[in-house]
Amino acid sequence: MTKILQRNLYREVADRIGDLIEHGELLPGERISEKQLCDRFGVSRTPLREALKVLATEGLIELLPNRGARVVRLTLKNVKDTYDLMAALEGLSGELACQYISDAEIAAIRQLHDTMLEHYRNRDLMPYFQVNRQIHESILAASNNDVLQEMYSNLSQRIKRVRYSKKMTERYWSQAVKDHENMMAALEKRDSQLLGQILRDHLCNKIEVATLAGVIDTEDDKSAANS
Amino acid sequence: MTKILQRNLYREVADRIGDLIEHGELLPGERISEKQLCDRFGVSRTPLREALKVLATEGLIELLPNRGARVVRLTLKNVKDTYDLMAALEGLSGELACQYISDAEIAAIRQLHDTMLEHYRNRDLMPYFQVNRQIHESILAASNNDVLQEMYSNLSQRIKRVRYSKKMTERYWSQAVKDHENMMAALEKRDSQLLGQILRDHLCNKIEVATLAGVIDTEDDKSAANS
DNA sequence: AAAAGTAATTATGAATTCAATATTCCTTTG
DNA sequence: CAAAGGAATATTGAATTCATAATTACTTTT
Repeated sequence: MTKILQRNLYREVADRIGDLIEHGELLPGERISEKQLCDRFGVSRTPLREALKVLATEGLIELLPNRGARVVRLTLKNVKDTYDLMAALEGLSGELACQYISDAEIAAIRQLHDTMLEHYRNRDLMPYFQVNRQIHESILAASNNDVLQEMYSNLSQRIKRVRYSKKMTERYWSQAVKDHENMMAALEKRDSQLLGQILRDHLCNKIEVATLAGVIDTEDDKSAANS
Repeated sequence: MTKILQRNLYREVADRIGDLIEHGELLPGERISEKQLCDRFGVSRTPLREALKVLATEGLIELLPNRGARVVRLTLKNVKDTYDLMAALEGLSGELACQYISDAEIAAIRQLHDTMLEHYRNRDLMPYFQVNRQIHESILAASNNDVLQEMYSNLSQRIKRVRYSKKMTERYWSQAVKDHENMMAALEKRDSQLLGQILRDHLCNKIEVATLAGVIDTEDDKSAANS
């Protein structure tokens, strides 16, 4: 069943602006000029403004009445809140996955898991992260809960721009791998409660937040961000 | 019906359309006529179409390219998925609340709790539900996590139109009250793990889903819904 | 020179207009 | 009479235009 992907102009524009934010071409707190983006994308203001409203709903930008739009300025608390939420969603995905996942899907995740261990042994950080991500996505997909997946995806979008390849300390890395060993065991036993618990406690996200402390604003103030 | 002549027109219109959906004036699967709503609200198509796009992002309606918008048709699975998610979010709210809640806030919730028990003893269903809701909202507010609250609010919006005063069986009702006794105890001990667990397992939502089975479509098909 | 007030400019909010796609209704044909 | 085809109509998608609020630049005053 291939999903119908609707390609409206406004959705296209919204995605493009999302990319600009993710890649840092539009900076946090930066005022977004409608005219400038219209020229850049070659569209009129109508679909562009629709895109801005959608992006505001998705939490990537904020609209100030009569004063335009600006990229949301992520605070440390904001990112921490988001990660707490994502951890809870991952926990739920684990619980549900245990109920619905097929033997074949478990086998596929076991494959990924073993591959990840190989990358860990070789200390190949990037491939490790990539496979790690695939594992979590596979569990999420197996949860059989569309609403959950939609919400997780939205949260993921919001913080994409501050996710980066952090330098794992050996200690945290080995702990993360141990977590994954336990996850794999719980999944193969289909122990939903246990898998849920492990995923909620999985410290991967917590490390990221700690590392981010140096990267983004620590203040929570909403005061004007001048361009 | 008062016409709209206000600021943030698109947001106002979106809320009004949300109300129409909630109160059943716009039915699931029903085609939404732009012109009709424009006349009704006394606005042009521009803010109305912006509102439609926002509502689609919020999951209340769906847009079919070149074929207009329609109210999302909630399936039993869809509602169940949403409730599963909300239960997980409530669990997280409980965990976090234990960390951040003040003694005064706990006392206030204790007050609500006792009031609720009184309503239970008198079998006053409506007041019981109302106070029950306040308790859950208070815990959510105490979680100190804005992203969580925003997301919970969105999910709540989506299923508002199928929430109704269901007839509780005595058995389920007494169990729900017992759950609340345990919640209150866990909160007063600030036992975050326990409170989280109780809230996740709290069967209030599960009853609702069971009851809803007779009200909404059981089929999951996406086939055309004619007006 | 600094501050305040005001005109000029620019940007945003919303309505209207133009273009493309879908739907309806009527005619035609087997 | 049913089905197919096509013109007429209605609806949606997007650009443009008009109105209003905000910003800037400039003048005036102290």
